[in-house]
Amino acid sequence: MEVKREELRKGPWKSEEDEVLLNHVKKYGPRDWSSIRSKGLLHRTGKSCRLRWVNKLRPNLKNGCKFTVEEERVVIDLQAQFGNKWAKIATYLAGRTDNDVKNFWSSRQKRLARILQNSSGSSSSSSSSNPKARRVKKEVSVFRDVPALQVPVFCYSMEENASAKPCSSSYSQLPVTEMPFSAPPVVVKQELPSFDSDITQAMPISQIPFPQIPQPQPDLAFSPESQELLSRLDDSYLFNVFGPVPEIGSQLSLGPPLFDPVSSCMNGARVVRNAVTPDTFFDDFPADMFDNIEPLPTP
DNA sequence: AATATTTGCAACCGCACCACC
DNA sequence: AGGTGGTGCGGTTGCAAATAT
Repeated sequence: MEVKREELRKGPWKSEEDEVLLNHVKKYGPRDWSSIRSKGLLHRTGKSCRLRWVNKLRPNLKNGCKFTVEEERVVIDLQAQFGNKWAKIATYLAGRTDNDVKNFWSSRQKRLARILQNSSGSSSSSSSSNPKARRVKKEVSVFRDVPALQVPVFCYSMEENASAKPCSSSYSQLPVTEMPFSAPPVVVKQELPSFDSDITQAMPISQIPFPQIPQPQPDLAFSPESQELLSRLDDSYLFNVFGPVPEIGSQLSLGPPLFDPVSSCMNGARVVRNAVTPDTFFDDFPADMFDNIEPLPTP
């Protein structure tokens, strides 16, 4: 029994279709996706229905909400740990899907690849001369080799009301899907002893101390250009993207408020890009500064 | 203001795994 | 044991919006 091709709908979902899908889930739960089509409710494949539910219709999704700095850091850290296990990484991020994480990471890869490409000799040919440049698969492997500095391991929560949620060490090993909260805090397994759970319980997320990036040491041998850039950079952003430089100095200081989860989550609206974010931060790096950073061993 | 380029998102595809018969 | 259908996952692509020139 083959369904005629023309009966299969593809492409963007209409609101009526969403409604049908939601009704199905209400009745039967998020399963039996194929029966939606076999019952003639929708002319979509079961896979398509499942995907739509998982990525858009599921409750508590952060749709249209840009990744916060905290989330970015979680992704960067977990990607270093797990590799491209987007579904696994997504379980640590409340309201994020594997697709979200994948898209986020992909964007970063491409941006960095472009930066590296631009600064590695071919200053004349930026991707602007090639509209399809981001489709080139070669770019994919580049970011993998970008050093993920050893992120200090500690426990944090990025839930909007983080101050009310204890972030005990017993939860720190669990992805959010396994936590006993209805709206579980996002927690990342980290291991820096100096950030114990008492700290996170006692103060809101914005006041959790972060390691200060130490002054560059002469023997790090950054290029003059890199050093100049580094000197301009706000330490907190360097940390937010890469984590602290390992082993150099142990001084801790109160960082600036990292993010405002409410105002940074502009539902449905594209975020103005000229704000200083880790995105723009990456754009400021010369490629050669990465040459001086020790990559992590692959997990 | 118009055009070109870049970006982010949504959705599709192919493959792998699992349960059931 | 092998076939089949359902589901999940990672990679890829198309497109509209945002941004740059």
